Amino acid sequence: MKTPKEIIHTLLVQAFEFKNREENQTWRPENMNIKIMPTDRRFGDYSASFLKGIAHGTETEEEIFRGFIEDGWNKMDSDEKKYVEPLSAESFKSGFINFRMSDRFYEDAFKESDTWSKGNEGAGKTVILDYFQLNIAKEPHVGHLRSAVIGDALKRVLLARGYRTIADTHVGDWGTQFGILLYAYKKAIAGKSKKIDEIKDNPFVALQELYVLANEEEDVHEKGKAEFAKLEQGDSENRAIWEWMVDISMKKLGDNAARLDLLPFEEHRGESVYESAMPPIVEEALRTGIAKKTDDGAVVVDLSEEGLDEAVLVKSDGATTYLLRDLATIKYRVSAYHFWKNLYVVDNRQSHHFRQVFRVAELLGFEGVGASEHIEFGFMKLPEGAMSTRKGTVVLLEAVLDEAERRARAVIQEKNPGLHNKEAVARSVGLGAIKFFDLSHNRKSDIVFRFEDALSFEGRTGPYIQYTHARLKSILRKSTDEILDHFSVHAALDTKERELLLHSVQLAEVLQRVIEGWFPHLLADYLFELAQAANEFYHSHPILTEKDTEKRTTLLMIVRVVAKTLATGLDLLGIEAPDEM
RNA sequence: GCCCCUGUAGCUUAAUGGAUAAAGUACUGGUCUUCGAAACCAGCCAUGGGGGUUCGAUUCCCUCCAGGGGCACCA
Repeated sequence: MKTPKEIIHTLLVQAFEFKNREENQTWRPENMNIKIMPTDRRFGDYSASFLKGIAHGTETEEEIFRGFIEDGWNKMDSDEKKYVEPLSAESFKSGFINFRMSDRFYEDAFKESDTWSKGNEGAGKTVILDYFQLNIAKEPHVGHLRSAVIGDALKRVLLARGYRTIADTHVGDWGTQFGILLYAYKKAIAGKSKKIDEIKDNPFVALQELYVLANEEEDVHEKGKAEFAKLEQGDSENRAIWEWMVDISMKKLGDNAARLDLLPFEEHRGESVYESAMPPIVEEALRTGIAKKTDDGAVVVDLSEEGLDEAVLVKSDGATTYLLRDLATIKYRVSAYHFWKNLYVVDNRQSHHFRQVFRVAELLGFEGVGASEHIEFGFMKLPEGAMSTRKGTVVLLEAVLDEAERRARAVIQEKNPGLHNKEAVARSVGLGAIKFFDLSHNRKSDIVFRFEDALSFEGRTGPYIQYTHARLKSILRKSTDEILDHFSVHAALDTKERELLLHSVQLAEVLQRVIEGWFPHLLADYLFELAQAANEFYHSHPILTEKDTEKRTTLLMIVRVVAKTLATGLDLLGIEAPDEM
């Protein structure tokens, strides 16, 4: 089923063409920037303002509008006219043509109860999504949440619209930072300050401790670089330690992804897998003169004239950089997937890095560079400032999830102690609160993480939407009426009812907008507003006690459609919608 | 110094170049013998300053101010 916007657009173009034919005019609809928008409900459902400002000669805008509707739209023959009607000529004076969707439209749109969010504009297009990138030997903290939930929500929305998606964690398992960790680990073992078993019992805490300790040494950077260079050259001791660290880290990543209920990743290609792909890129860059070798042996691309400074591909000690690994990654992805888009869901502190990567890739003539994009987001900070591993001011992701569940459990105990599957619901609601909190913010702004905001269950929150859904499901459960699968309108609709149907049907349009700008918060916003409208609706409309059978049937159908929309929308954000809570 | 992002109600946020800028929270009142009060209703409060483009600017451009981030042979 087409969206209202698509239907109105088609009809407008047809009306233009009809009027052109009838009156030998030469207006060209494709040049008129036809823009159709949902509008304030006092005007109608949708408005179009594309004719604004075209008054010329003796005709006023109002006359042109009137002529367009009366001589074009009204006289032409089109099957889709049954779905939408232009509203009274009053609106022409204000410069808009307003439209209202018909009951027939809703009946056809909701005919198949779960397909109206689905689309196929993504058919044949592959999108690579790079998110939830963790670093080796570090536990995920709340800062990692944003990348995970934004990436996961985008993946879900893309799938709903027919795209093929490849999710990759692109694990940070290579680089100097890792060398520092190796240095710290080996020093502790050699100096007997820690035993191997002691480290292995609680590896993340122990490694963190050693890492912080090592960073107090002045020349730790040099030592780390040396250890990393050894690793890169295949030193067997370093290799073995590295493999162990990668192993426990991947397991930790899997645990966290499972707890966050993320869709499965197609790939976990760590940066280390690009080892052999890097030398040819360096050779090519040097051969073509794009990169230069400095006196001390480093390989750099000078982008300073473009305000992007120097991009280092190889360091003077021969070790590769993150930037070079990202170049190799793009190359791999192009050849493996011929992607339509290659998206990096990474915080905005790395925008300079990605600008360098994309620019160098462009200079090297890589394919698919224009389709690579940094989906940047503001980073999460605590009320007292940025989180820092070194300062120990880090809130671990698992701790937040635990706390969320604990709070949800307490609320259930207070409000619905008889609930049968309390644990599962506490998990859904706690996770729903956190995810929604994150996803409801425009990804570009920074987020201040406060437990009382992030784990709130009241107002503009995930649990509010889940609660609304549960209430609607509860009404459906209690109804003794038989509700037909086929959505149909049996009784005249009032304003509130119409508004709910319109709101529900707009899910598809919202998903398209989410993809246009890579903005999942638009979906979060949309769901909250729909839940709000649904709450007002069932508070003001007695449904089960409605005497008129036809009316009651219609109300129940609306309830079912809205409940389904809420559940579908939440699912696309990666949030569960329990039937009871 | 150069580059990027962000400035909207006390606080946290929304708004696709469109009509009277939308919510939540906080605060003040009201609604549970009526489909579940994690709810609903009412009240209160806002586009950082100045220019420009446009029929129309929170949105685009310029400038100033404020905040954050980056400008590592870290990732």
